[in-house]
Amino acid sequence: MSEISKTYEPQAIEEKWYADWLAKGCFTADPTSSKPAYSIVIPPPNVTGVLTLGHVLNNTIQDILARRARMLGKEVLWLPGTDHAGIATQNVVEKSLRKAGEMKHRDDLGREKLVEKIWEWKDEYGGKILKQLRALGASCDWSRTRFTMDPEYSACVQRVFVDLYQKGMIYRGKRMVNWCPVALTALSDEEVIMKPTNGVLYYFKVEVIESPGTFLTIATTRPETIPGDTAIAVNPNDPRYAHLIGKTARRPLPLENQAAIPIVAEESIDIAFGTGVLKVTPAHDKADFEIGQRHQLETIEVINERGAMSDLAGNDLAGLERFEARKRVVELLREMGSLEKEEPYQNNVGYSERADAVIEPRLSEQWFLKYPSVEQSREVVANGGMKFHPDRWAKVYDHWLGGLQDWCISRQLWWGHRIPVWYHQETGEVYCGLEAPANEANTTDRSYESSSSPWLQDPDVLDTWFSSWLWPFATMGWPEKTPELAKFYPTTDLVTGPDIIFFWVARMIMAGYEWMGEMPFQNVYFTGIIRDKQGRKMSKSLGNSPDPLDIIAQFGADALRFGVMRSAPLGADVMFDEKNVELGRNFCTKLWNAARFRQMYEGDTEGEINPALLTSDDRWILLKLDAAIREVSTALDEYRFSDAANALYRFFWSEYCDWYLEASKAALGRVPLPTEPAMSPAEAAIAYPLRANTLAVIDFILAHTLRLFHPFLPFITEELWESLGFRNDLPVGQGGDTIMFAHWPQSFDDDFTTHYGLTTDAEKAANAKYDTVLAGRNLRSTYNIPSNKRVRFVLQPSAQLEPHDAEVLKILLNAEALDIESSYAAPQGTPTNLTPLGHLYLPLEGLIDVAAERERLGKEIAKVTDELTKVRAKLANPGFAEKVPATVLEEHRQRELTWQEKLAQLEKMRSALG
RNA sequence: GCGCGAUUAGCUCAGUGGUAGAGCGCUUGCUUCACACGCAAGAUGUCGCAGGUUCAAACCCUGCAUCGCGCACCA
Repeated sequence: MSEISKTYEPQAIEEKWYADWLAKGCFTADPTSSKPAYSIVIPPPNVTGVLTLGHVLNNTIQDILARRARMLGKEVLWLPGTDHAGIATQNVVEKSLRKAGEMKHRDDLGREKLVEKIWEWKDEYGGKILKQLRALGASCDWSRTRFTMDPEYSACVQRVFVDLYQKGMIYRGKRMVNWCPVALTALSDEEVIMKPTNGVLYYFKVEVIESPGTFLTIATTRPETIPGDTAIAVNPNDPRYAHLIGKTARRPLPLENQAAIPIVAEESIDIAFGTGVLKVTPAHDKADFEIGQRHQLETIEVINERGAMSDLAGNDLAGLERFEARKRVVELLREMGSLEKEEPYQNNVGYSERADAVIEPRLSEQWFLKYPSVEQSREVVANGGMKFHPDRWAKVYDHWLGGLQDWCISRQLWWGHRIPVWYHQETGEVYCGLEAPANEANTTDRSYESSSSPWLQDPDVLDTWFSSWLWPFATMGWPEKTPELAKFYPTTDLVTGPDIIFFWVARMIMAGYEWMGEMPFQNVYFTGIIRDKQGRKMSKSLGNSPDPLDIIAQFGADALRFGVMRSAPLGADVMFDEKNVELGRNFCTKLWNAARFRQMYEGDTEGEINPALLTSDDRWILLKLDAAIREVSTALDEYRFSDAANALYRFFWSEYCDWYLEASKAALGRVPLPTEPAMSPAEAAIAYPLRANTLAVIDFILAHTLRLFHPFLPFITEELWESLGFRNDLPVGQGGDTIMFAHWPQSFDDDFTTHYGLTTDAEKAANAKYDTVLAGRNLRSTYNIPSNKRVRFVLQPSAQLEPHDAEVLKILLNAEALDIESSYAAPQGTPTNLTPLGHLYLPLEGLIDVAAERERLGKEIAKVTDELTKVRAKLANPGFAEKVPATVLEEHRQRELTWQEKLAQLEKMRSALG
């Protein structure tokens, strides 16, 4: 035991204990342990990332799960790491290099040099976020930190690629892909964000060559692609145009090659949209590309990779940026008299996730993957073999898996896993393998084109997610059969945001089945999004995302954790308000002071609880503790973290501090002031016979409460655990003297309940007492008795009252005296309240305010009358008595009686006022 | 267009058929020997709207409205 300082100062405590836990190896997982396994892999943050409130939410949840699992006797692995995050990282480093004047464009450095620079950057600044997580208290096994470009991890990625290639699931082809003209790379469908965008629908006409004078009007949002049109499509069921199918029309722009383009039939054309006539640009639209395939249309690429018009667009447009070209085309159409009208139009336009540039559908040579193990992956979630929390995400997942398109996995970037494919410069042979072809010069991950070899490696890298999807097992030493995989795979829980359900979660499930033959995790918990208190998303540009480290510095990590968890219901968005953190801080202070209160009586007891000396207050709080243990355990089992936090908050603050500790002062007696002579333990035992037993109850409650709180508040609970001397009181795990391995509290068994007489009668007795206190306090405030003024109360008891209970009432009422007088004759007009223990009077000398008392009683009577009317109306309802269950009927009848009695009493009291 | 979620006190949210709740905020009183980051008392609601089921609806059903989020090749 050590003395608890007067004020709670989180910073020093937090640093001290985190270092202590690390020194003792508390976070290190032992794959050879005989304990049951609990494992969780962190969703690897971008290596460039810094801690945000989103991470705080996500990682606090993981830490709570991990810490509770340790207390439940599990061998816990929480595996941390970072993701190389291809585009994001390359962008960040390129930007900093440009800022530093080291290059203007990446071509200035060249591939090898730039990648080297990125590695340098990574080694120096990367993974900052992992250090920040320590400030939060995250109990990750740092000895197993992984990075998705570790050599072993990279080898896994290569292996998987080769495997899929050999299985025929990976192919290369020239397809329509989502092209980002800023990042200059292809993207997967998931990396495209559709945003409603205000545009214009342009109507222009073309003449049918075979029927001069007949015009077709076409509506389009993208007139700049007209030079790339190779057909016009109409619905064959459209009577307006069916007769024109097979004829030809001429593009309305001056082009060198102004060939006539055919009018083709397409069932997919919406007759009702626009004019029902579609211009077909197979090179620059996904749907048009498919139409082009069906009709063997030519593809003319009129927009280049940077989003500018190519030479094929004709002299008027070549070289213009695409949106400039759009304006120019509209001008040209207008000049030619082809433009019929323009109308404002809102449509969905795809933007690239990273660069926020308008995506250009573009034909290009890319690598594609047919997703593996799809059916199994779909099945396991559909039949509940893997659980999603909240489960509504299961539908979203299922829907996505039902409509899969092949995954474009190649990226035209330099930072990432190089595609393990080589092309022979002379023979055109394609080689895919783990090792470079025999006569290729030494190739390692960090060296690139070899000028002397006839083999050239594919220049592209793989989509970041093509490495992330292996995270649950590639981090544990796959493909070796490691002890880690044997012990900790499949992992127990995954905690992540629903925004990456397709990017990451679904793909990990597939990879798990494909290479491990098993699901990668048993449960997935989807967090919500952190928003500001106005409900807006946190964003840099809005400046509404506070730095969690600032918050920790101000309030402490425990306060932040508790504040966030208390307001994060299962899967719902979290409105972040610093008020919540303040509440967390206030709660920590409360906990701190409750422990200090215990220490005032230091040295008074080391004993067991003696059932013979228990008061109704003791029994009441033990019952409340039992209820809290059940509630918290169940809530955590069901991933209802905010419910668990709220239950604990309510128990400790309202039930333990506000009621029990206050009541316990009757049993504890007062501690001599520093100026008074100190009492010896023997003297104290005689003066306050219940003190030792009450302290034993307090210790019991605190020892349980600290453990229940530990997953939420790891630092303060560890500090108080030590200060209060609980460290050796309970069995500890192999982690040494720490609350981290103290066993998780169990709800009481029947023997315990019987031994200590924890009955509902005991609870009722305490409740009757507390209701009496409420009635007395109500009288005090009605008559404006300041709370520091000690007054005399008189109780006309309706039953025998224990002297100790009378003492408790006196203390809780801050009364000078509580006289128990069965035959008390109250002077007329004495304020009184009906309580479960009898009539409670507040005798006031010369202060009787009859009007005030009459008003109070009048209000009370109105309320009771209202309730009585309601319950009578129900009972009078025909059919109520017949149809309602017996217990409900009885309850209503009882209620009617109670209200009736109460009303009679109140009316008597009012008439007694005179 | 389809799907999902939300709608309860000024704010954030609990409450899945039987007497409407919490925290914050607000009002009032209080530095009473754990805590003013505190204690005590108090006020505050046509439970989004309209129907239906039921003895009984915040809760179940139907429709509508508003907000949010996904998905979708409407040019």
